[in-house]
Amino acid sequence: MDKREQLIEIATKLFSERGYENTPLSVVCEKANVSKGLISHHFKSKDGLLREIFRKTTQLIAEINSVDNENKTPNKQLAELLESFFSQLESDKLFFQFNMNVMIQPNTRKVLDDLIQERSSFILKKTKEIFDKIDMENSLVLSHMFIAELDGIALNYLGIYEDFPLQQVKKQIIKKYVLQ
Amino acid sequence: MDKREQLIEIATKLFSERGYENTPLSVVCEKANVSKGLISHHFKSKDGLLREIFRKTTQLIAEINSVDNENKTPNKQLAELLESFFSQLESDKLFFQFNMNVMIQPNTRKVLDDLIQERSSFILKKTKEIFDKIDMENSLVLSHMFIAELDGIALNYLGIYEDFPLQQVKKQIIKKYVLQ
Amino acid sequence: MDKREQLIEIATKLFSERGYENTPLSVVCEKANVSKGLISHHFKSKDGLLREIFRKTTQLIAEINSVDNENKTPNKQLAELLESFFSQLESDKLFFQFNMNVMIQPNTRKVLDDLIQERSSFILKKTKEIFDKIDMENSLVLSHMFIAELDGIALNYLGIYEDFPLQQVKKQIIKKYVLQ
Amino acid sequence: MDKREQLIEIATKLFSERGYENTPLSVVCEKANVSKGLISHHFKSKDGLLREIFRKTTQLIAEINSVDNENKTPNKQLAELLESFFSQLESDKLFFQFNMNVMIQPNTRKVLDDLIQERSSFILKKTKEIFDKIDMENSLVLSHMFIAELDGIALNYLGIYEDFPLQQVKKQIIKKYVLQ
DNA sequence: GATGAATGAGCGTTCATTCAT
DNA sequence: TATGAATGAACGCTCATTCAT
Repeated sequence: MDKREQLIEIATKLFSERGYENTPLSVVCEKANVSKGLISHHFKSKDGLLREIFRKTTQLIAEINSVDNENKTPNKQLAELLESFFSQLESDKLFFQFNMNVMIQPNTRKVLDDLIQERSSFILKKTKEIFDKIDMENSLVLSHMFIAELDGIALNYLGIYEDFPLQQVKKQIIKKYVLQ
Repeated sequence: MDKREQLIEIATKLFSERGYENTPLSVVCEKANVSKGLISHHFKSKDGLLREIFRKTTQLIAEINSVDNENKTPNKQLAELLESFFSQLESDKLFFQFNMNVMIQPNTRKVLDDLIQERSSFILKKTKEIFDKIDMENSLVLSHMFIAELDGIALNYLGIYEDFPLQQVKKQIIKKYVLQ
Repeated sequence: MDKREQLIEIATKLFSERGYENTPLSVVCEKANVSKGLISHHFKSKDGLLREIFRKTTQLIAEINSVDNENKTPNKQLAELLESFFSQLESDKLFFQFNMNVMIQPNTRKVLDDLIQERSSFILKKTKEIFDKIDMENSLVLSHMFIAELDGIALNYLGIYEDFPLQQVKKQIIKKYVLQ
Repeated sequence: MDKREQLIEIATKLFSERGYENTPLSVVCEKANVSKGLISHHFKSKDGLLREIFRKTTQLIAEINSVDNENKTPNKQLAELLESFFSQLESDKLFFQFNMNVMIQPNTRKVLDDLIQERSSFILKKTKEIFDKIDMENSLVLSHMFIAELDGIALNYLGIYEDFPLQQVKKQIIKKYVLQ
């Protein structure tokens, strides 16, 4: 397997599990069976590796959203989006947490600034496309509120309340946005 | 002035501005005009100082919530709560960010675990007391959703979208929860 | 109880258990229920405390040896001395180890130099008084060998061989020196 | 020259001269013309460096003892052993002292525990092989006493009596064990 | 005699990065 | 591509000691 890909894969896993700042490159290299110099070689620096991982994730998000939504009703689209969000939230807890982390932590935030702008703009745009069909006038604010609500749920579920009632919240959210 | 208090004050400010992990104790001590050893003396360690700050903040939150709410309608209570939330979100951006940070970052999260439990339980309980009056049956889920929504707004406003339409979102939230 | 005495007692115990260099004064003060400043007050410094402890021990050794030996045969004296040595070696392991420690460790050795000279001269003199009666000509060398042999046994028993056959060695030593 | 070897060499010298605990790594690195990080790189920690030094010394002892003793009489073997012991005791005073030190000091003792076991077992085994030929029945106790006696002589010569009559003691010991 | 807040030098360790091979 | 020895700045922490009360 390509050592570069191997490095990204292992690093993503480790950064998710232990946090970016708490994962020395020495550990990444050890687990990936790769020498220290190779990271400099491929990614220039630790921050470069982080940027590559973040970029790849954004690409993945974009690909998922590239499915043809033209012929679907906005309700159908929201339903699918929520379904995918909640299932990922449960299956990829650590990866979710990692992404939230690097966007908040001042250090990484600075490093990723342009990429965060890019990703969040994309998400906002895609969300707004749906809400445009529902309420053209307020679609921007509605989109922001929609995104914020999901982020807040992720935040509370992942980081704060151990007994967060995810299933019931999911039901309520679907009722609110899909079955309204 | 009491050097212990001075230390807490300066540290809170610096941790908020630069993040906990990015603020060496040497800087804190320098700005507080205090020797390095004094932190060990009063707080045992850097983590000890963090815990003290977090604890104090929880106390502050508790004090604010200790006002008598018995005779107010739930709508009135929610209105006041939202007003206070949004005004603080604007005035204490950095402090908000700091609190969100330490709860997500794996390192600090571990250090503060019990204190986070304590604070979030308190917030949930107080919120639920309001929603109990509105919808006894679903009050727990509603409270969780309410808290998550506000957290999500803070997260997006503080960390993600530079042009987050805070005022319009505030208007919508008040409409939803107070003027329904 | 006199706080000064209390301090000496606790410090002796702790230094024996953990070693002088590994025992911070903060721990001594805590266990002795005494403030930090008091050590400076009574003993000037940590080294001063150590010297006081060492001095007291030497005094104790002197007192034990002050019994009247005039009318005893050298064999009787050696028998008593060996009996007392081996029984103390078993009962006061840690205290033995502590004394050996501070005499070897370069740091403490320097601090205690004069006191060590004093004590070891005394021991040599007392031992030589016995051997003078046995072999006047070689008494100095014999005394040195006798002391060295006992020290070596202590060293190996206390610090090196977990299964040092102390009882059998004791038997051999008594056979050699007393029943010859 | 290999920096790793250079580091071990300088560290051994400095630890012997000043004691392990009194020798900061900063000094070792400075004298060895090497950066601080290199110790982490090669030995993981200061304790790791100590272990490496101790291990190397044990190896050296083993090599010295690997000469063929099959055809020698036990008396001849003891003679050689004593000769080598006393000459080393005089020439490598500091190194002897260092080894004794780290075995007694509680801190280093803990760090080296397994290595001390290993070395002392080896020494005991080799000594016992000699005494087996002299007095099969008591060889274990005799070996322990022999080792203890030499250790005690080293201890008193190196650390306690400035005017220890080493030459005369040596003569007596040889008389006792070789010319008996 | 007794306290404990305050000091500050010094230590071992971590870790991203560089560079010769 | 790939290695890993080597660097060096930075950090949190320890702890004997001082001094005002």
